[in-house]
Amino acid sequence: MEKLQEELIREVKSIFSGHLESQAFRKTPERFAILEEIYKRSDHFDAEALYIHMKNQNYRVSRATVYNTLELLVNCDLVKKHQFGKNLAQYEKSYGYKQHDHLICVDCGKVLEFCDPRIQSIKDTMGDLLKFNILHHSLNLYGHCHGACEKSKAAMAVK
Amino acid sequence: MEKLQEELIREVKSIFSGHLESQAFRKTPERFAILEEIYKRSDHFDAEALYIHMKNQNYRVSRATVYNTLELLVNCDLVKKHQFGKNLAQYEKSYGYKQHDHLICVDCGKVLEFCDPRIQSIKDTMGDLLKFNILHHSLNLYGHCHGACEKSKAAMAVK
DNA sequence: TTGTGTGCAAAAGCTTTGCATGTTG
DNA sequence: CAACATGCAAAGCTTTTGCACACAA
Repeated sequence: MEKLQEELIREVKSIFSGHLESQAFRKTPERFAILEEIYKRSDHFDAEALYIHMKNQNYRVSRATVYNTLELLVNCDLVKKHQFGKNLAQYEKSYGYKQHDHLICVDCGKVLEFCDPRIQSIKDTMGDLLKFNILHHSLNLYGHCHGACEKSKAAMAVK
Repeated sequence: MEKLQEELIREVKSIFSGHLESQAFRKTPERFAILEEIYKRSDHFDAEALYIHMKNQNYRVSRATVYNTLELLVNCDLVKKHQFGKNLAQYEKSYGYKQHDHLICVDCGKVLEFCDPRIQSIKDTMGDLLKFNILHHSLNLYGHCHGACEKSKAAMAVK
């Protein structure tokens, strides 16, 4: 597990490095540190949480750099950005993970992931039909997690 | 057309009225005025645009009331709230329209609507599989509108 | 050395809240 | 008349920007 994570981190750093080079962007230690922390972290996080996390690790970074780097990482597909219905962007690492969508509990905010091939067919059909060159999509399902959290228990009971 | 719109507005006001009553919320003129303006307007708008629109019609309303009323209308399914990738909630009237999803041009922000029955199957399958009681969903496809706008023309040319 | 990237703090943009006043039930 | 809704302005929160300094190329 340790080994695999280290290798993954080396791999994404090399991809990021190539991307920065190709765009003539500079390879700063902050950018690589942020990438590394993201790939050490668990699935979903927001910009502020990442900033606090970096601070706690005693990195000297600013919010500006966190936001700037997140945008670079989104652009080279190493990180995905989501909006789960609130006015707060959520991010997740995306390299090495297969495409997936999200199921969000409206009661406790828990996020589950799922894959369904039918979404690809929808994209193909609609891109074709409406003459769009589709780049990406976002599919979120919202509901109660079947009594797994307190609020959902209450909601299901009312039903 | 005129007739139909008037009838629609009467209908949604009656639904809203019933909803307010059932929750013991007050029937204020502001709430109905906001509902009416929304149903007279075109498809997608944000809270600020609606506020400005109300002001221009010489209504005396505040942003607080606009936001408050929008939330009430979302709760009784007369209005839908969307986040098209930016940190700005977009709203649209939803009564009498069949369920649809959105295709957004990443270049010009244009929004098209589409329907696809496969999304319902995905919801059914996943709700079942992951033990979620699914209430609603949001599916957005992002891409270039095939050269219909200036920026998309450029993007397609590069390709 | 040169100009891009950074940290810091202030500003901006959307949304919510507090308070005094007005109005519904 | 009592409680809730409103208007207004201020505060809150996430994200962006301006500026002087640092550092990658």
